[in-house]
Amino acid sequence: MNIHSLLVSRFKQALVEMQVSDASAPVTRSARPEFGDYQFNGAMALAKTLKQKPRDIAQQIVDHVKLDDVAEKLEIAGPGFINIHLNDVWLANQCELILHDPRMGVAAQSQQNVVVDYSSPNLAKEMHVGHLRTTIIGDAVVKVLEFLGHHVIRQNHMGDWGTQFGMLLAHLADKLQEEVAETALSDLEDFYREAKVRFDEEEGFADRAREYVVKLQSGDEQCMTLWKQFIDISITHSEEVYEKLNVSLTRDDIMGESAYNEDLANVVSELKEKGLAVEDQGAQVVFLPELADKEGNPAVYIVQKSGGGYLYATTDLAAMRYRSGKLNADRTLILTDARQALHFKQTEIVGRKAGFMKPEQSYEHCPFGMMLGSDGRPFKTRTGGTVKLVELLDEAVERASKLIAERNNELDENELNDVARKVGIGAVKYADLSKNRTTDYIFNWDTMLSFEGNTAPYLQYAYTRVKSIFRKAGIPSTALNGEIKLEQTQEHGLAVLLMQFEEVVNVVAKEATPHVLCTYLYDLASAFMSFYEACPILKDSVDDATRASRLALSALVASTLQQGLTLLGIDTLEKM
RNA sequence: GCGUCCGUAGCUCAGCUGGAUAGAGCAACGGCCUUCUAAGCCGUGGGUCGCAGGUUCGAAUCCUGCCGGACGCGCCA
Repeated sequence: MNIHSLLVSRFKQALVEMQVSDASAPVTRSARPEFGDYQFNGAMALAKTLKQKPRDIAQQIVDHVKLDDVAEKLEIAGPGFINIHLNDVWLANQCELILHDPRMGVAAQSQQNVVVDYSSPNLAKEMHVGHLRTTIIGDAVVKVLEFLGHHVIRQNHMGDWGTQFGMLLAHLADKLQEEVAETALSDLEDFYREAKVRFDEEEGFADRAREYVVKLQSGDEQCMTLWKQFIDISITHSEEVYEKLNVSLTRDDIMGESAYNEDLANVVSELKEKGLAVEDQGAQVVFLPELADKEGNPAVYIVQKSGGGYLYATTDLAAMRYRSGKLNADRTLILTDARQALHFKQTEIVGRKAGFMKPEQSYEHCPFGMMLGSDGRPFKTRTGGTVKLVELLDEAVERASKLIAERNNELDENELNDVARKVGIGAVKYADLSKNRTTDYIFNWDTMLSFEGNTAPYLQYAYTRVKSIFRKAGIPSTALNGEIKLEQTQEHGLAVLLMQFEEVVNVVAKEATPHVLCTYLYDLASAFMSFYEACPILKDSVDDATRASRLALSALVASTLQQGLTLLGIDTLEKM
């Protein structure tokens, strides 16, 4: 049940009856409890067109709108707000309806093919903290879309091609004289650094590196074997991170830059045929008058270098065409940092002009800011390097483990390790997921690894509290058939929140903003904590009907938290 | 120079398709564990929403101009 949609449609109906059907029906959640659960704010705007006092209009709307089943009372307040107090019996019934529904009452949507391009690490290097956003947000968006019934195609657009590989393969060829590839490539950062030093300083090495680039692009067999070894080992490193992160990407989702290599010449020749690409200063470029500056100089989009080489623009156009045609994507979501915003805007313009995607297919770049240090400058470790993702995750688990040990819990060692992993990884993921700033964000070990307040452990803790109640009660939550009654304000608040899960999930799917779900789950967990303090459940003084009702509410909280956390890629636990 | 994004409490961030007294967490201070897990709950203090105009019954939210920051703008990705 989507309360918001229900209210909007009821108000629209009332407006039709009043013959102002062209008016919108602005319904929002109320900011304060005394203003009810929702409010209708349309009366003031109608005052001018109807030439009546807003409070009079509000009164007419209240007279016309049919909400007897849903609302306890409607109040006109202030200049003409209509405050809607939802009916506790109706709310309770709605909760009962979804008590045993694994989907929490969320309706499946008309299925779309959605391509989500995310993670996309550069295989020349190790994954670092900067890859967290695209990987984590992308995976959450993917899970939300799938939950809503869409057909999601993950695309890991890995950086597995380009001139840098010449240098790396030349270095690898030398290293293989003495050791196996796995050993040589055990630390990609070190390997890259070594190769770079040789490239800059060693006589003749740079030339060999360039030769390797040519050989790689011409498909030279030996060179391809080296490349495949490198790529394979690097992918294994990424998979190690994905596994620790509990990210759903697999080898089958990899569609690296190299996969489009053979199509690049076609892309350019088609652009030329269509009169879009023209030669300029030896390169093939597309001029974009729609992005011209004030003097009327069009923006320039290079699709082929003067030397004949291709660029990421060419690759992205090939990818666009593949996704539109072969994958039949209704939507394409691309999660990269905000610096690439112009590039993707241009790519869309060029691709649409070239007919590389159908007009009804969407192309959505979902940008996010870069990570900065506490000094506001690009993030680095004390020694000037980047923080490897694996190290961050290991530290998170270690810190969680220490915290749990301090609490002197009766968990055995296996349980402790499991809890430490879920809490530590959850905290790191949540710290990133809960922010949606398109601006840069500050990386901080302590906030990233915090276990207090608005964090994943708080949500996990709320979940374990419910689980603990059911353990003590000695009944499984699936055995509940009790009626729900809402008497305390905490119970009412909880019920309203529980009914809002659907609208929240829909926003996340539409906007690719998992932080909206984080905020919701935090509100839900907070409301549960207040309920937990105020409304005893298992105490002897509580009568059976109240106990059954509160158990049912608690069970709904648990399943909503679990479903929500699962969508975010965060594990729940029975005890912590 | 042009363009994009941004500026909200000491810190980190919500809120932005205009709505009532701008919210959280952390930090600070004060309460609450013989009673369902204190990773918690309840409370206090803390704000010219960068500045100035404009539109509006109503602006953190929309528009314009400044100030400040990040990023991008033809052969890296």
